[in-house]
Amino acid sequence: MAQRNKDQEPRSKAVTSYDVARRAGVSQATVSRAFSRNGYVSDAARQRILEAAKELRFRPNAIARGLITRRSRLVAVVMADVQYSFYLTLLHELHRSLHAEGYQALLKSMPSSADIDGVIPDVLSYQVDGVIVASARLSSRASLMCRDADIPIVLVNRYVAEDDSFSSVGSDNIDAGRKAAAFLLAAGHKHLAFIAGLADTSTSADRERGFFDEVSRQSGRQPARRTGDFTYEGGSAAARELMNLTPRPDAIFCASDIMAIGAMDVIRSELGLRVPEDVSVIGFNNALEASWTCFDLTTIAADIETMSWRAVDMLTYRMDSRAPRPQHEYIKGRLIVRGSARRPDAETIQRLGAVEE
Amino acid sequence: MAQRNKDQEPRSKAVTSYDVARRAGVSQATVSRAFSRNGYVSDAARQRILEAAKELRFRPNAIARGLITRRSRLVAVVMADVQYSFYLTLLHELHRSLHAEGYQALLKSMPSSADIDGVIPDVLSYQVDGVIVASARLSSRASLMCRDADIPIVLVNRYVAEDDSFSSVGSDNIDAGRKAAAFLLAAGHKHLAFIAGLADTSTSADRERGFFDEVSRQSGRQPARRTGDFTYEGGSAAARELMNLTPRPDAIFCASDIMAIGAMDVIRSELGLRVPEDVSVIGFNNALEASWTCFDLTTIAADIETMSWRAVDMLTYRMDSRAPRPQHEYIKGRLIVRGSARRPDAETIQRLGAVEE
DNA sequence: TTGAAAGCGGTACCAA
DNA sequence: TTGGTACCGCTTTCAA
Repeated sequence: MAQRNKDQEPRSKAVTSYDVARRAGVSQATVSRAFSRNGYVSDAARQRILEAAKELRFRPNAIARGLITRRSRLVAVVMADVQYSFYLTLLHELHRSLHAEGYQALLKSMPSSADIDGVIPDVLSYQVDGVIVASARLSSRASLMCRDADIPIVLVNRYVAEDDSFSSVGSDNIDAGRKAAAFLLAAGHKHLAFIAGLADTSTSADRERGFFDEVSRQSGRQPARRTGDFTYEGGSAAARELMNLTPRPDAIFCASDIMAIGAMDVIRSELGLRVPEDVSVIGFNNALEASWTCFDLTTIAADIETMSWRAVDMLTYRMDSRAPRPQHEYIKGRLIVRGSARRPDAETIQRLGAVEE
Repeated sequence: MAQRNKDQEPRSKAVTSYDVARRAGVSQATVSRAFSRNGYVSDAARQRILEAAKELRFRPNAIARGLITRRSRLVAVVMADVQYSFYLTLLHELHRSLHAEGYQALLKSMPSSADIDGVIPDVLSYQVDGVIVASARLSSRASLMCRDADIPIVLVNRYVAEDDSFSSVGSDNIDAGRKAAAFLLAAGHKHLAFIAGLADTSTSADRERGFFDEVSRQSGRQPARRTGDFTYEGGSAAARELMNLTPRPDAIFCASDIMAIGAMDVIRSELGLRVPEDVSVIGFNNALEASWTCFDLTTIAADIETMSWRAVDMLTYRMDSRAPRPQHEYIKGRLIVRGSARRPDAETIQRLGAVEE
């Protein structure tokens, strides 16, 4: 016999619908009908087929099905390889929602958001039915490739301001910024500051906008501002700079919990100040770490579960009907009151729909 | 025309190898040869084919290829839906290693480790070439199903003591436990304690074994011990109990960073003790959070990158040759010296191969 | 080196 | 309600 390329050695033959058909005494087509929901099958036949299938441990081959239906029921989930727990939660929730709709998640991570072009070829050759982009900017090249292939895209926790052609779902960041401002102002703070994430992300920009709008509306002033790149180190560095200003800020709203934690660590350990007595700190996301005693971080909880199912819902909708108009949804977050920010009166807390923990 | 079931509306026709063949003036078979590495194609033909493919934006359909080759080049990555950043890093690294070998990662997460049976059907019907199980125990039912289907499994960061039939790769937990013990004893601690993870995980059991062995070898005593379930809350509760003992432990080794952090938070905030002056704390994993100023946690770094590529390597090896004998690899971790544990003399630090940060 | 043709394991149309 | 049959897009003999 010809020697085999070990790289190509085929797997042992699997049970197919033909085997089931033979055993159940029906045609292969009938077996197919019994497993795909469409087409009529008599109860008697279905019974025998199911039984035979169970005996043979038959499972329809999703790959073969995908080939003929042109629907792989695979959805790519694209994510830059950030390490923060928030994104793991997002990943799990997206998986849950996809699974509930009968889709599989093909994970694509990449060194940085800039490398999204590199993952698209894989995504295309595996004939995914849709793409969910989380924590990455979409390059125009990448989006063009998907459009060519007629693959819908939904952005989660992110949207592209310049290009309106993708659906997106994220937190209501403007509302969140306003809430943070209202909370801090009601607690009597005078010198507010903001630590932004990456400059060109809508998530950060909108949190900033809501925050600044509300502050200037209520107090007529502008908060101080630094950029923290959504990282712990960035948050630390930004806080270091902000706390050197005169007047020194007495409250900081951070565009993410991780930056807030970085800021707190600098404020307390490096500058020897107290939180919230000297400075109040508010974060965003309600990441796992925010509830740890060491931080006890007041924050605005992103509703990851809702975001995930809305994203999947929008995606399946577009996959099914190819609705041409992109939608945008903004899920309101809830202010979680913990100990890192001075508390305003109970009435304000209630008005903001905040919950104490 | 018959009305269409909107659920089944097919995607617009994609570019196939036939289109490329026509344009390049060759047969479809030749196009196939040009894209799969096997078979001869003249340079001239290859040139024209590649050109035509580029013009038409042709990408081979991996689904169709998988159908005929019986190799989907899909690998399922199975994970319980824990939220700790460590597992996100692991996920990214596994993806990286898989991608480097030309495999796609099919993400399967589940509510808890116990639900692994539920994900196997998906995994089977998508004809994955292999399964990597991270952060989950493998049920015997699940493993049987995979064996029936002849799908190799590799466990990462976990192994099954009772059943030797799976390959696994993890940290060298015994070595890690010994290092932690040696470090703490050399620093002059007398009353050591251990916070275990889940009772039936090898990861925790081995860390415990190494730790206990070394402690009793050097001091003739047994450390105190509590279980923390690998969670922040579990670590907190365990520390609360341990610190009530007489004599009160003056050093705690925790089977994970997250439990160590939970323990530290209780020790400092609740009991008003100082770390490391009153109690030294050592964790395991070198999770992202361990380096934060607030914790500055001395820990043993799991080498996630090496674990990932070894896991993928073992998996591809078994997929290619179906080597029957399962292998087990234990990757040594490195002790990262930070501020949460009293430091022994420089010589000990060097002898343990520890690095200061 | 190339092309024709037979599948891979299903789905879906059509006629019975 | 069922069976026959033509694909889905690719890989892989086999002959030329």
